[in-house]
Amino acid sequence: MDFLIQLFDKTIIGMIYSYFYHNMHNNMSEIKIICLAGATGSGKSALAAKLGHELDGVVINADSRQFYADFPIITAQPGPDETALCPHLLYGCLPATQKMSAGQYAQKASACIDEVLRQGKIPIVTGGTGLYFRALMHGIADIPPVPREVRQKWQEQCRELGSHALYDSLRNLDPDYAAKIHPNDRQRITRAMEVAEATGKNLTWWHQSQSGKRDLRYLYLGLGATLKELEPVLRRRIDVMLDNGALEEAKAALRHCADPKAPGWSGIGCAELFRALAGELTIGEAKDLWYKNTRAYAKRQLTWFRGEPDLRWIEKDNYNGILRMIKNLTITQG
RNA sequence: GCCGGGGUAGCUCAGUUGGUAGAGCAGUGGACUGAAAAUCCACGUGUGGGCAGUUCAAUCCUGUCCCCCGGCA
Repeated sequence: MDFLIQLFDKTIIGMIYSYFYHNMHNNMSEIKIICLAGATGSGKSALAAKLGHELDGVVINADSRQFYADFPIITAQPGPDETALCPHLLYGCLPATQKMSAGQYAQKASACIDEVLRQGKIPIVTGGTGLYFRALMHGIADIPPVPREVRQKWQEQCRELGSHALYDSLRNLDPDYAAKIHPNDRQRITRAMEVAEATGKNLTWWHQSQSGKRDLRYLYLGLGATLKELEPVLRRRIDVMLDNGALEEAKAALRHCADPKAPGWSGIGCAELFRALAGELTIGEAKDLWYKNTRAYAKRQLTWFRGEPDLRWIEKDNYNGILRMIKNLTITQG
């Protein structure tokens, strides 16, 4: 009996030891890139720029909206204060008519990371788009682009027949994926249908054959902030953005692209100001809606990041602690 | 003061030939594999303005009082 207990103990100790051993070797030492996530308004941009300055790093965008060139103010892209501190990549480089995607992002960001590492600097990937972080760090299925006609066809089908009808078809084509999503989820249902038609393989097949996973040694940090803390910040930020010319920015963007359905216009703040400019809402109503949507978005982000197993929460007030942790874990020679 | 409309969930409102009520939005939690600032899911006890009356039973009918909106004075 004693023998068995001893054996059991040894096994447990062995498991614990190997867990830490692997963690130390795979995640903790030789960290080469820093990922800084957090809800909108939590102060990522300022912190990232400061860290970039301190550590000789380069900030790389991980925010789907901050790609859009027409909306630097409304999407809270890093301003002169930040860009003066260190180089910033992948900000403000997309026209409102063009779409970004998680796969495209992973490729672009990956290329940027390689370049930054080649320069012997530290990539600091910063943003609020959880899916982009995941695509970058864990890879994403290597699905070829779906032709526009195919995509449009399924969107129309969904509109005409309803999502439930398409869901029934999907259950035949891809029962496993259908089981994971809801019959009301038009976006995921149409996506599954278009991929199946365009590639001849269903999404489950693609997800299982996932490639593009890189062996990135990353430190995944989440800037902690509760919704309660964020609320006043987000409320105030809207006024600050308007003072800084958000409305003029939207007007100017309208000259480049007047289609409210264009990818660039779907951002929070952009959509509300578009409706205000169209006379559909007063500025006051637009502001209220803008705030509501921003708050709801921050809440969704918190839900996402809370569920990320390898994310470590950090406190914004503890700058020196953050710096010390990063320096301990980072080998800078690239 | 008179006439009319109204007071129902945090907000906007629906409904009940009288059998104690439900949508949207908001809120909370959650999901998330190429639109992700997107898309979607789950969660609904509220002195039905107060009081009194009719009734087996009132949020609904009657009376009365209070409050809001519009019109007339």
